[in-house]
Amino acid sequence: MLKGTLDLLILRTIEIQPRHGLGVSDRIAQITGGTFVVKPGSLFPALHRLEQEGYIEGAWGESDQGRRAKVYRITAAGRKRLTTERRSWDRIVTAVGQVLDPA
Amino acid sequence: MLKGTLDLLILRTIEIQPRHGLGVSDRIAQITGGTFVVKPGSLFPALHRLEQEGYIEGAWGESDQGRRAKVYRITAAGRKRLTTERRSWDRIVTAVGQVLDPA
DNA sequence: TGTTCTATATAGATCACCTATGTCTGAACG
DNA sequence: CGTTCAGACATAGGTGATCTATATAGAACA
Repeated sequence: MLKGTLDLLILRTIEIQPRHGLGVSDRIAQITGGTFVVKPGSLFPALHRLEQEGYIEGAWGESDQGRRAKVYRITAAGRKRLTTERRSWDRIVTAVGQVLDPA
Repeated sequence: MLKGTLDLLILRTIEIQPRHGLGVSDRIAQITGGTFVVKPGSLFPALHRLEQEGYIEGAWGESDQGRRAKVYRITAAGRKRLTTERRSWDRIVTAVGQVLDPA
């Protein structure tokens, strides 16, 4: 996948609804129709980093299937970060568009 | 800048018009209003790689200021590559959009 | 009880990109 | 003429995010 977008995708996914780790990647794969597949080895380090930086919070709970799972939800700082990440993403999309199809 | 988009930007820039190395980065910086600034240390390795892979061709010529410069133009293979890169980019933008704003 | 599935976890490798620096050439200028 | 300066190209070395591969634990089930 595209480097630099993972935080954005994770933050937005758990902003919509708190989820456990693999639930986040399942949701991303599902909603993008398989375009983005975030594997555990990419997912968990990212979650740990985001938690350490205070953008998300994890607490042990249960998954949909009743299994023990760490459920993450977004923090106030995370919402703030998400806003700036979205802006940054929009800016990038615009800029690439300008190069691809100059006015 | 966003990793994975450099080839796309370079290929499209010299497809529109052949340019020498620094001319490419000048053009990208100018048209994106400074959002993307490709510095020589990123640019030249990318150009060499693209040339080695047959997507662009360089030939010694002159810059706008009459200096000795290596002018690159896109090859047939480069156009093909550009097409697939554009498709890939569109797909990514769509997928991120789906995560950010689910239907 | 041993196999499988869900779920979390981590080490190590990879690869693109960035920082910093170097080299070459020609022009301008004293 | 020598020196300096700027345009242009080049490369080494580092960084950081992501991927590959593997490991661990508990629950279910045969």
